[in-house]
Order: sequence, then C-alpha cells, then structure tokens
Amino acid sequence: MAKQTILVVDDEKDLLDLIEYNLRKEGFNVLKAENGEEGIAMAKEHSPDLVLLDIMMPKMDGLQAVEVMRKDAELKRIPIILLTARSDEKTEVEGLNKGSDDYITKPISTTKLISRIKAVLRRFDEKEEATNILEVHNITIDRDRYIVYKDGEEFHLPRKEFELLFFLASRKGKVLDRQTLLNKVWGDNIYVVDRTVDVHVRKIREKLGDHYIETVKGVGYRFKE
Amino acid sequence: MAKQTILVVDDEKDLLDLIEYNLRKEGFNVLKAENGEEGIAMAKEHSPDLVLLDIMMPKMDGLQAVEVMRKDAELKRIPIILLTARSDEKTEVEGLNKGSDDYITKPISTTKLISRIKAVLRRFDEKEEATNILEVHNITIDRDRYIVYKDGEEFHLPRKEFELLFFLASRKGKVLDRQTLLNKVWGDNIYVVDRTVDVHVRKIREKLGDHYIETVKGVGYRFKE
DNA sequence: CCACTTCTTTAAGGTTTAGTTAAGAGGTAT
DNA sequence: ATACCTCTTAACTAAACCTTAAAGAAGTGG
Repeated sequence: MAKQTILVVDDEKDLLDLIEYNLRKEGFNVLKAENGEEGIAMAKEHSPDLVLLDIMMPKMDGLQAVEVMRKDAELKRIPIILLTARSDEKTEVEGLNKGSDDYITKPISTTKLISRIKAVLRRFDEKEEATNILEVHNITIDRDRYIVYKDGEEFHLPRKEFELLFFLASRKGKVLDRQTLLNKVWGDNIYVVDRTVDVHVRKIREKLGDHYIETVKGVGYRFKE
Repeated sequence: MAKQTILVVDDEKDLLDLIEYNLRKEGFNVLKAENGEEGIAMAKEHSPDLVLLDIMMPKMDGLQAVEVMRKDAELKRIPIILLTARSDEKTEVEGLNKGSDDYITKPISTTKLISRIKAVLRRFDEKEEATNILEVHNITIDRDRYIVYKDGEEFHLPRKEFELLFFLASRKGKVLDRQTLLNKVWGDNIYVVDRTVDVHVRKIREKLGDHYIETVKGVGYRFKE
C-alpha cells in the first residue's frame, strides 16, 4: 500500500513536530497546519487520508472545522480524529455527533495515538472496499444495505427480488435467459420452475416501475441501458 | 509495529523449541515455560501479547492456568490459545468457557499455528484500538464502561448482547448475516447455532426498543441508519 | 387474421425464516 | 449452598416469502 497522508492541525508547534516525528516513523506522510482555516485549505488541496484535529485553536476551532468538512463534498469522506485537552464528555460527544470518527484526550500517548489512527484507517478502508453499490439510471442498488433508492425514496425488496434486480443491473444491457438467472441468483442445483423468474420480475416492476427490466421475448430479460 | 511477544508454555522441550523457531521466523519475540506455574510467573513478569498454553502439563495444567490468568487483573486481558492433544470436544468447550480465545489440536501444523495466532492478535487489537464510544441516534454505547445510555438512562447489557449491539452499531446501515455476526462477536471457531443471534437481538430489543436493529429477512440484521 | 407460443398477472398453498417463550447448563456472587 | 445471571438450545407460533398453477394478454409466424 502506498504511504498514507495525515494532516495534523494544531496551534502548538512543539506538539505538531512531535506528532509529525512519530507519524513519519510509522511510515505516514505528514502535512501540518496551525489553525482550522489553514487546515481546511490544506485538506482541499491534498486530500489527506485522515485529519488529526485539535479542538482549541485560533481562527477556526476544531469543532467548527469538523462541521465545515462534513458539509464539503470533497472533504466529507475523510476520517477525522479530534484532539482534546478537556476530558470533558460533553465535548467528546459533541465532536462525535458533528461527525468526527474518534477523539483522543491530551496529553497524548504516542502508542495510543498511532493505534487509534490505524484503527480508524482500517475501519474506513473496510467500509470503502466492501462497498457494493450499483448506480443505474435514477436508481441506486445498495447491496450492503439491501436497499434500493429511487428519487430519495427507499425500497426494501425481499431477498430474491433484490438479488435478481442486482444481478440484472450488474450486467445491464445484456440479455439473460431464465436458466442463467436461476443458476446465478437461485443457485446451481436448485430446481424451480423457470416461470418463477417472471413472477419476481413482475414484483420488481410493480415496485420500481416497468422501465428498468425489459422482456426479450423468447430469450429472457435485460436491464435497460 | 514493535515486535510482539508470545509466551509458549509446554512441557515437551522439543515441541517448545520447534514452536519457538517458527515464531521467531515470523518476527515474534518468544518466551518459554515448562509448566503452568512457571508460565504464570513469566506472564506476570513480561506481560506477553499472547500466551500459547498446553493443556497437559505437570504442576499446573493448562485449564487451571487459564482460570488463574482470567482472575488476575494484570493477566486477564492477555489472549490465550490452548494446545490440546485430545480432539475431545468437552475439553475444548471447557477451555473456551474458562476464557481461552482459541484452541489448537495437536499434532500442530506450523502454518495453522501461525495463522491462528495472528487471527487472535488481530481480533484482540481491533478490540483494544477501536473507538470505544459510539453515538448513534439517541443512544450512546460506551464500551469502556459496558453501558448503553439512552435519554439519560443507563442500560447494563450482558456481555454478548452488548458486543452484538456494539458491532452492529459500529457498522450501521450494513446488513450483517448471522454467520458474520457469530464470527466477529463470538469468535472464529466457536460453534453455536445461529438462532442464538436471534435471541440476543430479541433481548436487546426488549431493553432498548425495537427501532435500532432491523431484520432483513433471509439475510441478517442491520443497525438502522 | 388465426393458431401458436411466450409472457403477464393473480391468487393460493406450501415452505422458509424470524419471533417468542421457556427451560437447562454453567457460572458468579451472596 | 442458594439465588441469581448469562448463554444456548429447543419448540412452538407467526409472518413473510417463494413457488406454482392457471387464465388471459400480447406477440409472432404462417
């Protein structure tokens, strides 16, 4: 894996240097900023893999910065860890609510810092790579959630319908005969009458509308391109 | 990451040396002891990252050693893998009940040993490092204290229920099937019927209300987003 | 345009899956 | 030892889902 970049935002220069030193030793690239505004600007320019953000800073404090980042399309997916001097729960909770992914209380133990960073990155990676989402036409088929989104509305299809739709959509444009669909969606050695596919197609159409799955008479079905 | 230390406790010296050789080759530090008592003493002194413990030993056998370790404040967090000659289920189950994290049946395949060790360490690290407080909807799940807060009220869930809730909540939105839940919450090679998950879900719902965990029929469960 | 085939649609029955309750095995604390 | 907890399993109930059949609609080829 390529080196990951971490942006550290803190107004205490000594601490900044200390963190930088430790992160570099662990094989991260490090970017530094000394207040919220600068941090945001730098984040926009370099798209770091994670932002370490002090709460107490001049210009724009950490909590404000979190808010700004979470509302910015480019930045909202970047994980954030807050650094807080106060071990006061209210702040922590507020930070988590605003959208940070973790918080660490000062004074910072280096090992803890590193391990938290790695934990957040790992979790984030898992999320990214496991993602199983298909966007076609005006619908989104999310296989992690088993939900189909259309015009902001959620559709919860039963499993077979969902998987049939997902399979067709993942091969959009291609005509698939009933036997293939049965093998791929139902499983290889499962015996069901192929008319069953029709019924499921009907139910999908009933819920999402007729214009996604096309019938190719004598052959099978196709997800419209 | 710094080298991790593994304490191997077994009365067969040849096996001890063989395991030591293989673990060192994998980059672990290795400590050796030849019976339960010695093992405990050494664990106290060096705080290893994991203990590999033979069941059949003079002085103090493996199962007793597990018990002792699990009751000792310093030692109880250290993961344990049992080595057993008998492939007899009763012993395995007893070991897991007493608090070991995995067991391996002799004769030992080196690759298997290594991969089990790494699996246990990984699982353990994840637990240690991950964020311990989750804020979702109107509840706070605090894993440091094993308490769920809802509207200022405290709920003390039993361990499995808590871990299950925490795991689901930490991946909110994503549908997790029962097997995944069992692997992640119960452990990789612990065999319980998957209906057990349902009962735990029921208990969580009973305590916190129905609207956090959703059922996706035919697939699994999902923490509502 | 008729006959034939293939799809659509409905509804019913059967199957699968989850919910729920209860009970027993172990463990833990008093 | 007793009483309480927790976890797991089992068994029953309830509900959702899948499959089938069958009748009618829509295409297709002669």
